[in-house]
Amino acid sequence: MDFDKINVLKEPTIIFMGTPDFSVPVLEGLISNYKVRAIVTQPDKPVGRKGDLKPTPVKEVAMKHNILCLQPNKIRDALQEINALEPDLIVTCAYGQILPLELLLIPRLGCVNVHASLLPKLRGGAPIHRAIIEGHSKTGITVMYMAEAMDAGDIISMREIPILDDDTAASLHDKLSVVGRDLLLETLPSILDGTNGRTKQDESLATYAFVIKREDEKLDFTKTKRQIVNQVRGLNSWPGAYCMFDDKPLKVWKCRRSENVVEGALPGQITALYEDGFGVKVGNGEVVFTEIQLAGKGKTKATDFMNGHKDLVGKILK
RNA sequence: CGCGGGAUGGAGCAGUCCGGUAGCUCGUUGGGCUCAUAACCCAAAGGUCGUUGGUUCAAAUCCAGCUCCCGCAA
Repeated sequence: MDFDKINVLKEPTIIFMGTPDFSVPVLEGLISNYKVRAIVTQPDKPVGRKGDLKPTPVKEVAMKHNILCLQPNKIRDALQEINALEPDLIVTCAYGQILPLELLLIPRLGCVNVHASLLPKLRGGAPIHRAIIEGHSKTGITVMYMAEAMDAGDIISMREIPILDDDTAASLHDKLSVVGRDLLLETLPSILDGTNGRTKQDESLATYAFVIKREDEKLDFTKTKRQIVNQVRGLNSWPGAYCMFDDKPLKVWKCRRSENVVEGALPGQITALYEDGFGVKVGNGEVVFTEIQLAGKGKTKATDFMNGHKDLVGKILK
């Protein structure tokens, strides 16, 4: 009874740290249930060809709710300010910088992170993309305490969701950010009253999901049908898998596996035209590109592309 | 002023270098063929060639400015 009283009288001081769209549902869930004292996000960065400064999605939420918003270039620059706010708890979700130990030690109840994988699998910055690219059949959300090493802290709670055949990085992203919100809100009461569980990660099972680099986006047509399809959907809708068509980058937004047996074609060679797109020879057969984008142009259905480009069959994509 | 591509009937493209009133594949509409068809045949509709100005007898095409879209890079 006494504890209930204390909880009512003393609202916890919570600071949220996050940056991209993925963090937004988590943050909004937090705001609608707790008082968020301050938000920390990455500085506004030049976006697009014009280099306009654009606030991060998390900052836009902060402004909408009139919540104090800090944007240090380096998180160490904000340590004093954060310390002065005397937070009881820091919640992070895709903030984008490694938090130093000095920061982790500030809040009384510690720092908890919402991470989009089933830890210790897929630690790092691109767990959603990598889960699909690597062909996993399930993934999920882990709420955990933060440690100095990346995504290596003790696990508080975890929720699993299946990866469906038609999931893309975008669809999985949207699902997981909602799961992240829900799991955080369900877990938070126990964290605040100290009754939560706490399980160490098994380091021997750890894998890493490093941030996507340009080379990860390039299609290698010697790979298998399944690998190609997973790479394409794992990079949709950002940043997209690509190959070269007449020395121009050609992004592949959607493709499917084909059951056709292709004899004699080179990897990357366009094999045939179909109702929904064109076939491309890959390591163990053929995939059909159904939605593509040529550099300088917009996304188009492969069938439209076929209407405007003659003599596709026999061309080689690299 | 980071580099580059693009804007042509509803869609995707050609034509632009070498100015002379617009073409291809598809879609749409009507008709035909067929047991039948998203297949085939015939026909039709539909475009101020992004915008403004300039050069010219004549501009989609040459020149200058502007708007919008996109690929890289950050």
